[in-house]
Amino acid sequence: MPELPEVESTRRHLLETLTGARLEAVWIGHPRTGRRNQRPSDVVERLTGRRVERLGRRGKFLMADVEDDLTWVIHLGMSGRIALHGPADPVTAHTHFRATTDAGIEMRFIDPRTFGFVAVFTPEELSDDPLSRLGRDALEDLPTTAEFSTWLDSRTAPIKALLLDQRFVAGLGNIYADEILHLAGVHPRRPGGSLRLDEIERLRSAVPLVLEAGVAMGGTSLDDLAYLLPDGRAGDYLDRLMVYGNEGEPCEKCGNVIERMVVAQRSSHFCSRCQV
DNA sequence: AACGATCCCTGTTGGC
DNA sequence: TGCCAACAGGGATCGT
Repeated sequence: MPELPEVESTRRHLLETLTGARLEAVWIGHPRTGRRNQRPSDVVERLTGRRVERLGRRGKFLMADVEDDLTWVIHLGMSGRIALHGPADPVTAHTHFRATTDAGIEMRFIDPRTFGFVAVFTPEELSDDPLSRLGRDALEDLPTTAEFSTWLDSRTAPIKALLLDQRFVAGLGNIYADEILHLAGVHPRRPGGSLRLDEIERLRSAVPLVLEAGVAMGGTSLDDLAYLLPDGRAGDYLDRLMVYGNEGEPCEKCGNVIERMVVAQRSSHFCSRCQV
C-alpha cells in the first residue's frame, strides 16, 4: 500500500513533468476524490490555467505549491496511484482525476477504493484541515532519539500503533512499520513507554534504513492492481520484505517462523525470537 | 488526553 | 462450480 517510499518514488517520477508546468484541462470524475474541498469543483477551478511551482511531500501526502498561494494535495489512500499518459491513451477503470500540462502530458489519478483524494487548499483552508497537524517527515525531518523518548514516555499504546500515528512521525504505514520493528528487534505489541533508550535508538535508526531502501527500489508493489510507478512499472521492494506478508515462512535473520497477530486493528508480522 | 473502535470502499480470496 | 462473507488498510471521527 502506498506509504512514504511509494509516495516519494511517485514524486520523483513526477518532478520533471510537473515542476513549472501549467495545467490546462483539469477533470475530476468522482465526488469522493474531491471531498476534501468544500466544493469538489474547486479542484478544477483552482488548478485550471495555473502553474505548478514546486512538488513536495510530507509523510504520505504529495503537496505541490501552485500559483497564487494555493496548495495542491494528493493522497494515494490505500489503492491510489498516479499515471502519466498522452491525452489520447485509453482511460482505465477507476480514473477519477485528470490534468493535462502545457507540454501535452496527462496526469491521471487512479483509485479503485476511493480512500485517496485530490484537493486544492487556500492557506486558511490548509490551516483548518487535519493535515496541518501532520507530524515530522520520517525521511527528511526524523526526530532525534531524545525526542522519540519524550514522546514515548509513559505511553501505554502498543509501539506499532504509535508508529502508525501520523501526528508525531509522518510516513510510516503497516508494511514499513512491521519492517522497521523487525530490524530494530522490538515486538509490535510492546507498550510505547516500556522501550529502553537503547531500543528507542535502534528503532529510530531503523527508520531511515528501511525507508531509504524502499525508495531506492521504487517502493513495494504487492500486486498489479495497487501501487505502481507513474510509468506503470512495479516497485521492487516486495522481494526485500523480511516480515510483512511472510507469515509461516522462516525469519531471514534467525530461521524462526514469522507470526502474524492483530495490533491496532492492523495485521502485524513479526519474529518472536528476534523481536522481544 | 490517550486510546481503542468504527467507518469509508471495492477487488480479491477462501470457505462451504 | 458458484456464491458470499471475510479481508485488505490510511485517516477521520467518535465514545470511553
